[in-house]
Amino acid sequence: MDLSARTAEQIGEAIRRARKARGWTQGDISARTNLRVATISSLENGDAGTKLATLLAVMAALGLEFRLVERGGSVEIEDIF
Amino acid sequence: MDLSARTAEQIGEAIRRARKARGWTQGDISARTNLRVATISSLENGDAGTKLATLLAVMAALGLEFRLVERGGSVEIEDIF
DNA sequence: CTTTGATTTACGCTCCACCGTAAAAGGAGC
DNA sequence: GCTCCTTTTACGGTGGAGCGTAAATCAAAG
Repeated sequence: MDLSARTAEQIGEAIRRARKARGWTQGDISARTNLRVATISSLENGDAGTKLATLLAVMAALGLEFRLVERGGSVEIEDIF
Repeated sequence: MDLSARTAEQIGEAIRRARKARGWTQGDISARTNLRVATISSLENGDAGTKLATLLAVMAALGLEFRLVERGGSVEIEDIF
């Protein structure tokens, strides 16, 4: 499961995968974040106008966090130790 | 340089570090993204209302991309190969 | 085909990001 | 102190996110 992303579409897809991997519906995320199901839908479908607060709330509900890495860079040995 | 982030403040700080690591000013980012310097400032200062499009544009200018990882998870061996 | 749950889309509303522009505050060096 | 560059803040304006609510579309199961 590759979770790298540099576009809103890729972020949305990663969110959707993580959600389904937990067996959750958009309604489950909605209940945990107080965001509307329609907002979750919009985010998962790659709306770049989504606010950072919205994305962060959904990620928190999913137990995810960001890692900002150099483009195209694979995992560096320095990142491990 | 730790670039993990789960809050808007941490993302802003990571952006600022990446920018300074390249010896760039907010004006340089502004010129590369057509975003106002004030918008870059707001992002770096952790405004969670920032749009995803704005963050993605700045990250693209800096040659950065996201990696969505499990919270608190260190780099897994599966992520390398 | 029909039902049931999930996702998407729509309408009116409020709020605020981002805009252009500009001024004010910081910071480093002389 | 002063200058120069960078960053932050301010003001009026526009576009659109997210809200409540609701309906429409999809999808899988019976």
